[in-house]
Parts: sequence; structure tokens; C-alpha cells
Amino acid sequence: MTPAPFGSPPPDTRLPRYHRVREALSAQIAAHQWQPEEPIPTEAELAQVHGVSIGTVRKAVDSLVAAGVLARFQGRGTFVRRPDFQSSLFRFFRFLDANGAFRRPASRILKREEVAMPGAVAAALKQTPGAPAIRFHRLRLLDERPLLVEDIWLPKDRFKALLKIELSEFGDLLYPFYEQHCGVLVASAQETLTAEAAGARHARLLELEPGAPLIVIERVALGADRQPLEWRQSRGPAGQFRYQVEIR
Amino acid sequence: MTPAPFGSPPPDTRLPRYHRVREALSAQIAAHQWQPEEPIPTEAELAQVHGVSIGTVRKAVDSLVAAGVLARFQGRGTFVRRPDFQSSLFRFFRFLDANGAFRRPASRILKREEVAMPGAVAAALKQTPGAPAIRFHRLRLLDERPLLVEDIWLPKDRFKALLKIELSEFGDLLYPFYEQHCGVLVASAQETLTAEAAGARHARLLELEPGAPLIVIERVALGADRQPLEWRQSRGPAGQFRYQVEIR
DNA sequence: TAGTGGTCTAGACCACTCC
DNA sequence: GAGTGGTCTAGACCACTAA
Repeated sequence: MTPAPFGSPPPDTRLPRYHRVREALSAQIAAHQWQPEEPIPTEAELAQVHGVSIGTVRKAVDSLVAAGVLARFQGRGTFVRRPDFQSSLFRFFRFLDANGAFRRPASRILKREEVAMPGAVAAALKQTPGAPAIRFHRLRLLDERPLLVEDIWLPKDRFKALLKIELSEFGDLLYPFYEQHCGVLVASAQETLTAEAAGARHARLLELEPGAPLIVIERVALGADRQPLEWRQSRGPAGQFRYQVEIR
Repeated sequence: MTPAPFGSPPPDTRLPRYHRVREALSAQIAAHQWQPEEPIPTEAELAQVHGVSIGTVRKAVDSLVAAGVLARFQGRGTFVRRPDFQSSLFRFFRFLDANGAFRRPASRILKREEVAMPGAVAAALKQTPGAPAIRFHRLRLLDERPLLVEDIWLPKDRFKALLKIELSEFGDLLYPFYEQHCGVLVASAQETLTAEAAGARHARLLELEPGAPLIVIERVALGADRQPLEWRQSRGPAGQFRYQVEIR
């Protein structure tokens, strides 16, 4: 038995080989070793590099595909998946226009401010309470009708470049701005769904009666290293929301 | 090339072999060929029966395990899974007692009646509108405090045995009664989550203010053959509900 | 100890994409 | 046509369960 090699994470003593190959690939993906546009090495190459058979490589890749990290394309190669947030809970709001076609809602930033981070947000972002933060208030609309109110918090140090951008220059999506101006790439997120009665402010913004039921979605966006980057809370009318699952 | 064999479903011309093996296993499971307590044939046997290698059988079984239909146990065998509804949305209601331990809520049947099935329910159960139906009103409680109101609809013909049971004899769970008295086994279900403001009746039953936000979960319970068996709508206070997902 | 699934190999041929 | 992933084989040994 060979002695365990030294390395930063515990060197994985008796795990199955496909498991170790998967860990190695995961680490390389997290280190941005491959761009989403270029294929990762072929299965034959990976088999040779890791000293295992192709079948074992396939099993490792299989599990990363199942986890949504990689995507395979027959004849083209295997690619790091650019997250498209297809499974986001927002998908279950009825983002349809008058003709029934899907539409991305427009965004209107109502306010951008520099404030101290409250305790609950700081806990989610692993910051100290009161740390400098950037906060956005945003409204999302469909055909000029309000659909969602959003409250977005970012740690100021990593995102201060956003303070120099004119509000009118922001597009409908924020994550491309994080990437281009702050070098921060959102890789995944955790969402929590709850519901509440609309307060006066949210009711006014969403053009509802106070007390109307709202769906509340809280999201912590994570980087490839699973460090929390952004915290946001979004509210929309419950009547517009419908979430379906299969259970066993 | 051998001629396509005759059979009830189209005999699957050029599908991968593991796919055909999976279909065959699926059909046998749906036909109750194996009980959940007994293992299905070993991988070696299945390989021989279907004329494929063990690796191909494993791939077929893999996909059924991923779908939650089978469960494998090293050294024991592979079994048809008895559904435990672990993924039900109800799991996200806070079913906790004063000490924070999980508890199954108690059930109190408020009413049982024979009525004609309304159109919406009939559509979900693939019955004709106005067909004879059994309807239960039920309250679920935790520590004597109401947690959920339920409205349950069943087609009368398959479930008439339930009419002979005293209301006091029903336990906390209905599905065992379906199985024992009506020979009907629930294999899976589809759930839809929405929210609404509490009407007067639901508010009173749940001891809330009228207009308080409610989470509404609609469930269609399906048999092993995916025929709809039961339709139910459950309502609970939104503040007690919290649903979490990981998105990519 | 016998039998099960879990892991792994070292190939093969096929279907597809791209040049 | 060259190169990719998709499917498939016919074995092997290991880890675990149950008797």
C-alpha cells in the first residue's frame, strides 16, 4: 500500500476511484481551469491522466452531469455548464405576455444605496453585521405591469465597481454586470420559498391591496467555491405563482 | 436481423438495449410482479433473461433507482420501493412539537359526504362531471392546534367500502385504509403549490384572521399504473411553511 | 460461507459533429 | 474522415448481508 500523498484536502484514502476522479474534476472546474465554451479533455485522455479505464471516467463524469456541473454533447465533447438557473423558483411565476409567450421581465432599479449590512443579511453572506454594503431596490415588470419587487444586498468591497455605473446603464439582468465589472461569477444559488401578507409598501409597488398574499423567494447566490456572493429577497403576487412537483 | 416480436406495446425498434430492459422491468413492476419485501431477480439472472451483459442490466436498474422506483442494497438485493412520500411538499410545514422533535399531525375528520363530483375534480380524476363521489373534510392538528384543513375527493365506485367505516375508526393516515378496504395502492402523486388569502371558513378552522396568507397544496394521488385515484386540497398558514431548493 | 450488489477493466462498435 | 461521446461486452475482484 502506497503512503498517502500530501495535498491540500485530505487525500482520500479508500474512496472508489471514480469518486477520486470526480473530486479532481470538481476542483479543476472550481479553479476555472476550463471555460464553458471549450470542451474538457476527452474521456480517453482523462482515463490516461488518472490511470483508470474509460468506464471509470464515464462514471465520474456521469455524476457531475447529474449534478448539473458538466454537460455532454455526442460528437462535440464535454463542457462546463454555464448555469442558466432553469430550476429557479422564479420559473413558476407566470412570465407570459398577452399572447401566452414566455418573456423575460424588464427591470427598473428604484434605488441604489450604501448602507450598513443588517445582521440577518450578514449571516447569510458570512460578513460581520454592520459591514459596508450596497443595496438595490428593484422592480421587475411585464408589459409595464409590476410583477416582482426585489431587495438585493452585496458586500461593498467586492462590488464597489457597481457604484460607478449609471442606473440607466444596468440591463435586465444583474449577474452579467457582476461578472464584467467585479470579476464575480455566480455558479449556483439556494432559494427559500415562503409567503406573507403584503405590507403597505410592497402592496403599493405591486399595485395590490395591502394584506394580499405574496410569495417571497429568498436567494443566496454562490460562487464556484460556494462562497456566498449576493443575498436577495423577491416578492410577487401569490396568484401569479404555481409550483408543481412529482412525489414518490 | 430478427423480425420484431409481437406484443401489446410497440416492440421498441431501435432503442438502446438498456432502455428496453428498463421498459420491461417497469412493466413488470407496474403489474405487481414483485412485492416490495422480496428482491427482484439478481443482476446476473436479469442479464441472462434479457440476453444482455450485466453492465447493461446495471444501467437499466440505475435509471430506475434514480427515478425512485427501485432501491438497491448491497449484499441483500434490489427491491421495488414502497413510496414514502419523502419529497412531499408537506414536509416543509413545520411539523414540530414544543421540543422541536418531528411529529405526525393528528387527524380529525370533520365530515364525510356523498356528493356529485364537480368539474374541476372530475377532470383531475378522469371521471365525468357529476359522477358519484365521496368527500372528506379533515383537520390536521399538532398539539391540539390546527395546522392544515383538507378537502379530499374520491370516486365512489372504487372507494365505497370507506362509507361503512365509523369516522372514529379512521387513523391519522388515509392511504392504509385505501389499501386495506379498497385494494387501492397509492404509488406516487403530483403536487402543486399555490397561495391565497384565507376565506372566512378556512380562517375559522385554522384560527387565523380572514385574509391571512395560506399555502395551498393540491395533490393528485396515482396508482402504479398512473391512474388518478384521489384528489385533495390542503391549506395551512403560510408562516408555518418554508420550502428550500438548490438551483444551478 | 454463499450470494448479493459495488467497482473496475480493456477493449469494441455505433451515432453524431465538424471540417 | 477524424474525433467525440453513447452503448455494450464478458469477464474480474471487493464489500456487504444473511444463514
